[in-house]
Order: sequence, then structure tokens, then C-alpha cells
Amino acid sequence: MTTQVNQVPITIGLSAVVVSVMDGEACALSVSAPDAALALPSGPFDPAHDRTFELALRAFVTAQTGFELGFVEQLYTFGDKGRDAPLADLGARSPPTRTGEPARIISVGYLALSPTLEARGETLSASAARWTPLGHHFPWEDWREGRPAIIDEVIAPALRRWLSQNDPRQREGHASRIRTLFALDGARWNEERVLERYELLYEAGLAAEAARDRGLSTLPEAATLTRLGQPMASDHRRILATGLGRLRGKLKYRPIIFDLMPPKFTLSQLQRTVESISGVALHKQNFRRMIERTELVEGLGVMDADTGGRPAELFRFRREVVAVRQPMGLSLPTLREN
Amino acid sequence: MTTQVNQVPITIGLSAVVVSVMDGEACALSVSAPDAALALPSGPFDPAHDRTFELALRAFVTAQTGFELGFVEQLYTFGDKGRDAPLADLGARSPPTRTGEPARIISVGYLALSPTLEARGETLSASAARWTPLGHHFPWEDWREGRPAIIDEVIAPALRRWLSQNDPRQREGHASRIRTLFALDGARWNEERVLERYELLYEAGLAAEAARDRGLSTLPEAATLTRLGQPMASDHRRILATGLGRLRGKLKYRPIIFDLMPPKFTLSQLQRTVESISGVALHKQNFRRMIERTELVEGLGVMDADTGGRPAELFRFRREVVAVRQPMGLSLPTLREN
DNA sequence: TCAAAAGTGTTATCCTTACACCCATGT
DNA sequence: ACATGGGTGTAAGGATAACACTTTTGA
Repeated sequence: MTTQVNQVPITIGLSAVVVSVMDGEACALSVSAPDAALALPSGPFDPAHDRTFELALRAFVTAQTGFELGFVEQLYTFGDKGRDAPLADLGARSPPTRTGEPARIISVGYLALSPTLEARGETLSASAARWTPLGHHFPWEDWREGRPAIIDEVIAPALRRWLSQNDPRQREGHASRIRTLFALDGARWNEERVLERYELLYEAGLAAEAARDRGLSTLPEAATLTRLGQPMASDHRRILATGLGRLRGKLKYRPIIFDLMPPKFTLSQLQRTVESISGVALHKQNFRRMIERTELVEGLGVMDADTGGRPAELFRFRREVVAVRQPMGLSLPTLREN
Repeated sequence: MTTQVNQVPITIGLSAVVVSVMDGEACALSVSAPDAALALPSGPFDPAHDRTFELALRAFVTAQTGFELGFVEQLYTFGDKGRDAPLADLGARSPPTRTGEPARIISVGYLALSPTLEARGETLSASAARWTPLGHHFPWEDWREGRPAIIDEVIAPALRRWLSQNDPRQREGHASRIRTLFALDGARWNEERVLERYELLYEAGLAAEAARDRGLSTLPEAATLTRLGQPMASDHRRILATGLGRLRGKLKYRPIIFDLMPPKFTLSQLQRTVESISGVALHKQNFRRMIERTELVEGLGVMDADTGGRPAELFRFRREVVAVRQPMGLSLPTLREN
């Protein structure tokens, strides 16, 4: 025990996983870190002036990217030493080092959702922010077209190689994690476990960030790494994985999918949005029956002709029913094929 | 924007909601705050020496209460100004005020589970810690014997009185929250929304903490307040509500109930444990069928004779299957009666 | 006329919920 | 024998998952 407390000052950084769906692809808002790596919009929390985390977050996301957040929810607070120091100072100021020692940086991650909105592109082009498909960061998470080839071609072999170099006492546990997280040997894919999959890859040195953080020890061939998703600054890809996992889970019991939809939408658009987030393909009619059962949407009797085929009816979200019976959200039946 | 950052130092406090079930009652571990109020075991996070939040938490819970935590999970980070200053210094040291201004106190709440264990009582008696039934803090949350009388006798009338004094523009929204959160007018009880219920009562000035934090403005009769659950120091009852809600939700999709069970148990003990946490009564046979379907437990062929009636078979949790197919957890069908 | 996408009918299967009933022990 | 709690059989109703099929537009 020390007698003097807080010789090491604490800095709190806020990071936002801002998700939106553009052209059928789930994307996250990103900015460029000083070293040109992609980063989440982030900024420091100023204890003197910010009344709440959420207000601070909304303010600097608007400042950095030029638009306002709707739905916002806290994800997790990352405090471990040893993880790469987050760029909490990305916004403006640098972390204080009043006494000479480096500040301890804590980061609080947030999830935010933004509806698809065509007009929004212009706002963005004025800033350094851009929308990056989540599939670029997590290419193994998209099962909409069936099992992604990268799992069997790259991930499974690399993980098995790692396994064989492991401490034999840990081998069984690791083998079982590999099997279940990546749906090998007949195990079932669970789309919610995004974070655990990323952490397994990181642990196995298969995330570019791991090589960076560990000073390049036991680096796999660079060719393998580049196929395993675009890395991000600091621990931002971990925060992004946390956000995607949370969003996928929450879809099933809260109607938050509608925070990603424009005011009017067709049922196919709704289905494609769910699919792009959850990463699995859904059975059309069962999806519709489920939506109907929840009574969360209402047909407007108006048709959308820009579908490429037969015109589709437009629907709206019945926001009013949520107040009455905080409902189930959507149920994702599981996988349609394979 | 200031030029000088961190004039106001940040202190991080850690608080633990440690849940265990004793004699069929869900309890939380509590300690006595200096002003004699009940408080959660809490302590400061020392950025110079604590490598992770979780390690720091485990250490001071052991120091304060004398036993070790098993399952631990982060709940939420509370950072709003204006909420009552948490007792982050309960453990030992006082918050630093190097520059004269008060430190900004952030608190990180954790949920921890501890299996029922008879021998544990002795450890506790040596310390200032004790087990307090959650029903003392949230008397409206226990629906095992049907709808608690306190809802219709005390809560609903008091909330309606509050409603009538409200800004008319907010009235409709508030009325709907009251209805759905407390299952009035035929609305269905949702056992997970513990935090929202507590926050509604707090907002309406019906939690003793609200009177305290607001300097006693519009205090309802003291008799009403004392029926509305035992208050806690700082915002600890809010953290406790967060923990109970999270635990109730998580029961349904992760098999964490077994972190509350001893190594061997009967199915009735298991059912009573689920009931004490979720606060609802379950149908015996349906519960058993569900447990059977999950294949999470295994009969030992050994009988427990201390049941008061026919001896019951003892079961154990098959920890090994969790690794294989991170399973559903338990599904709480809803309410058996009413 | 054909491609493309919207939208519907039907069925087997499984899970949920709710009945009512029997079994083994201690007093 | 009877109270107490353990343990089981059956059946209706609803949700899920998977079939294949018709309809309406634009090119």
C-alpha cells in the first residue's frame, strides 16, 4: 500500500462504435489516427466540464464526424494495463503527465446506431470520417452467403498450428474454444460471440494488433495477417467487436433494429438490415411471419416502386407499442442453410 | 475548452454486487458505511498498482469480507455528475484533492456470484460484512407468492399521486412507464426491468435516497418511504438493481445459475434457486423438462434424504458441455399464476 | 416474354403450458 | 395412515423451419 494516492493520474477516453447500414452492408464510422491506422471516433472525458459520459461522447462525435447520434448505449469499460494505450487524446489534448509518470488510461466504449439516410453522405465528406464495412475488420463474421471460405482456408489451419505449439495442459481447452467459436467439426455457429472470436485470434497472434502490441514476436506470415481483417489503432478493434456482439444479441430481445431503419421501409429492406447486422441469412416468409406477430410495424398502403421487381409495400415502426409492452425484439431463427 | 486538462483529478471506485442464495433467499453481500447505512463492498482503484479492475475488486472484497469471488462480470460505469458522490474511499484511503477542487468520482460496478455454502457463515462473522436479502431493498420484486401486496397498496397510489403533480406534457409517458413497469391494468410483469423500476421510484421521490440526494424536497410521508425498501449509501441501490436485472436476464441465455449452486444439488434446490433470483414461481414439471432438454445436469444416482419427504436424487452441473455448445441457459417460461 | 423481386399457403416438428396423478420417506 | 416433498404421463396450442408456389413490375 502506498501512502500517496494518485501519483499516477487517470485519464478517461471515450470511444464510439457508431453503426449504420449502407447499401446492405453494416458499417462503422471511423476516423484516421495520426499513424494512418483506422480508429473509432474517440475523445477524452474532461472531468471539469463534462457532466456525463454520454453528453461528452455526443459532443465530440459531432465535432469529429459532423453528425448527431441517436441511440447510444454504454458497452464496457476497458481498464487493463498491458493493453495498448488507447488514443484517448485523438480529439485534441494529450494525456497529462504532471508528475512525470505516464497517465493511466481507461477507456469507456459506447455503441451508437444511426439510421440509413442517403443525405448523410455529404455531411461526412466534409470531415475526415468515413464508413467502413464491418466485414473489412471481421471477414469471418459474414455468413449470409454460407460459411465464409476464410474460416477453413486460413483461420482453422492457423489456429491448429498455434495449438500445436501450445502448452499441452492448455491444449484441450483451446481446442474446444476453437471448435465452438468457429463452428468447426459440426459445431454450430453462434453469431453473437464476436468478441470471443476476436480475442481468440488475438491470443493466437493472428490479429495484426497482437503482433504490434507484443513487439512482433512469433509473427505469422504477413500474408495470413492481411487476410484476417483490417486492424485498428489501439484496442479499437476489440471495442468494435464488443459493439457488434452486443448489437447482435440485443436485436433478439429489444426492437433496436428500427434505430437503423429510415422512417419508411419495405419488409425486404428490414430483412436485409437484420441480415447485415447478424451476418446470417434468414428465411423470407418466416421472417415476415415473425415481424407480423410482434405487431411492431404497420403497413402504410403505399408502394415503393424502386425495387427492381414488383413494387413493395412501405411500412413504419410503431414506436408507440414499445412503451406499452417492451417487446421481444426479433428472434433470429438460426441459420437458413448449412 | 480549457487549456489545462485534469485540473480536476479523477478517482475510480469499484463496487461489487455479490449475490448468493441462502435458505431460499437471494442475498447480496453488504458492509456498513461510516454513517451506518448499508453499502456494497467497494474500494478505490489505484492506477499505480492495480493491473486490472477485476484483480483490484477481488482483492478488496476478500479484504473487506473475508472470502473469495468466483464468477465476476462488469456491470456498468457510472460517471454522471450530480448523482450522490460514491464512497469510493470506503476501503482505506480518501479521494485526492491535490489542487483543492473535489475529485470527480467514477464508479465501476461489478456483479459477482458465490455458491451456497454452509461453511461460509463463519468467515463472514469475523468481518463487518453480512448477507442482506434482496427483498429488503426491493420488496416489490418478489412475485413468488403471487403479486406483492405492496404494489397495489403503496406503490401504485404513490406513483399516481406523483403523476397528478407532474408536468402535463410528461404525464402520458410517465403513466405508460408506471403501467408497464409495475404491471398495472393488466400489463405483464417483466422481472428483468429491476433498474428501470428503481429509477422510476427514485424519480418520483419514492426512494429514500432521492429525498436524501435532493435535500428533502417534497418528501412523502416517512411511513411510505420505509415500506419502499431499505436504502443504501451513495448510489449503491442503483448498482444493486443493475446487478439483479442483469443476473435475471443472463439466467435465460447463459447457464450461470450453476455458479450459485453447490457441487451437488437436487432439482428442487435448483428450481428454488432460480425462483429466488428471478422472483417468479415456476411450474415444477416444465422446469424439469427444460433442465433435461439442456443436458446441463447429470444425475448421480445418489439420494439426499434430508428433504422432509421422499428422498431426492442429487445432480451435478456438467461443466464440460458449456465449452462445447455455449448453451441457452434456462428459459423462464413466464409466470405460473396470475 | 422473361428476369427480378414481392408476397402467400401448407405442413411436420418441436417447445410451451397446463392438466392430473403416482411414489417414497418420516412421524 | 397421512403429511411432505419427489417425480412422471399426456395432450392442446403455438412457434419454428422448411417446402413450393403465385403476383406484379421493368426491361
